[in-house]
Amino acid sequence: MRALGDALGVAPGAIYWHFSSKEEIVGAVSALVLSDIDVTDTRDRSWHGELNDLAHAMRRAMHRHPNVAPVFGTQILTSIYGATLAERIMTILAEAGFSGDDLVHAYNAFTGTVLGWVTVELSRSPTVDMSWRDGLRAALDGLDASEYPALAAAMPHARNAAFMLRWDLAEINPLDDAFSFTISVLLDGLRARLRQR
Amino acid sequence: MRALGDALGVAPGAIYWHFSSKEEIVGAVSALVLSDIDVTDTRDRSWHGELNDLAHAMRRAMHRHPNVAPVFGTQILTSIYGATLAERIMTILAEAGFSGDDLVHAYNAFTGTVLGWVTVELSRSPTVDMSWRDGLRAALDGLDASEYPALAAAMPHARNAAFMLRWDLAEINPLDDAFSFTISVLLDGLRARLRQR
DNA sequence: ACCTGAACACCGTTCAAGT
DNA sequence: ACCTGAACACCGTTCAAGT
Repeated sequence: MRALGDALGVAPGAIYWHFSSKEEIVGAVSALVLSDIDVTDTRDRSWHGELNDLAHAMRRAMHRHPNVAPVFGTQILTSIYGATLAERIMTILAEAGFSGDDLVHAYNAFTGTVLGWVTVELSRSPTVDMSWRDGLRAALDGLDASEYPALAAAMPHARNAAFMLRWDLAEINPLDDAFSFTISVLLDGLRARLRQR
Repeated sequence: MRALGDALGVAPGAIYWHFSSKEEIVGAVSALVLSDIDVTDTRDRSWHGELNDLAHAMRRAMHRHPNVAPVFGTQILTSIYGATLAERIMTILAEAGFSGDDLVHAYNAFTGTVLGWVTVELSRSPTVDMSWRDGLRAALDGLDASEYPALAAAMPHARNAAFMLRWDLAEINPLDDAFSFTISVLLDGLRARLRQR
């Protein structure tokens, strides 16, 4: 609040004439971030192709504003932009063939996975907090290969696919591949669910 | 810190003789929560059956301690308990047939989805924050069916499957079904990925 | 209508001083 | 070795008073 006041050349208390709480401001910022997601209708694409694009667009928006990312999910239906996004996702899933409870389940699976996965990803961002690195590196170095054989065997492959393991090797957007894999697996699962109906 | 000091019958500053920061305490608590997850080896089960049990066990642990849930992912490899869990997941996936980069990808997809989904779920828990409810209800009530037809059509089915929609109708553990669906879809996706190798 | 100035209650953290 | 007491810098927020 004080920093925001400074940036506006105004006393901290002055902000409370325009907004009633910090939470309200974060909500407003969140709506702005939501509005930054491209939800354009491209009906020539497959439904999983569209959802894939949407997932990546959501992730990009969250990466652009890592600080509001944690409240992203809470705010998704409280603004026109969020409702537009939700409507688009729901439409795509309905046209794909989902209906009834499964439609809502699919919606929740998609949004929950995208928002949640990226939230976890950003919560360990080096720009947010550097201190976990040393702790993790120490933990990995002290890891006994005879006691944790599967982890030890997986380590060499954790270079470009780092998440819970070895982020130290990838600096900028290190988790692009990991996210792409996750979304693609999720969409495969949804497709399988659609076939068995 | 002051509340913790009170609970221990001690001055706030006294805590800093035992821990160097609040963050360290949260990390220690996180390790305790991790230790509460059952990682027992049951080789008679299928790999997806085991991962499904593990996912639900992780979720239960997070629900038991909603306040440390957000740092859960960051702490997973910094304690023996976390490393044991990671080792177990990695072993199951390796035995299922994953190897190389895909093994790490699958690990990241699983842990990221479970931790992330539940983090989002808990971030909107009524016990944590009541205020979003009114805002959401107002947003839903003001939602024009002609402008958001897909959302409006899905609403009736959002009773027992509430997530981004209408939590107001389900109070205790309202998202059990939604989580089960998500994990089942994720595991279906991993199975499909395994077949096409 | 919009802002200032000053305060309030509350944080995590430090540190000399005690025992 | 372990704790107290008191302080420090910093939060979000309130509100009479100004213009």
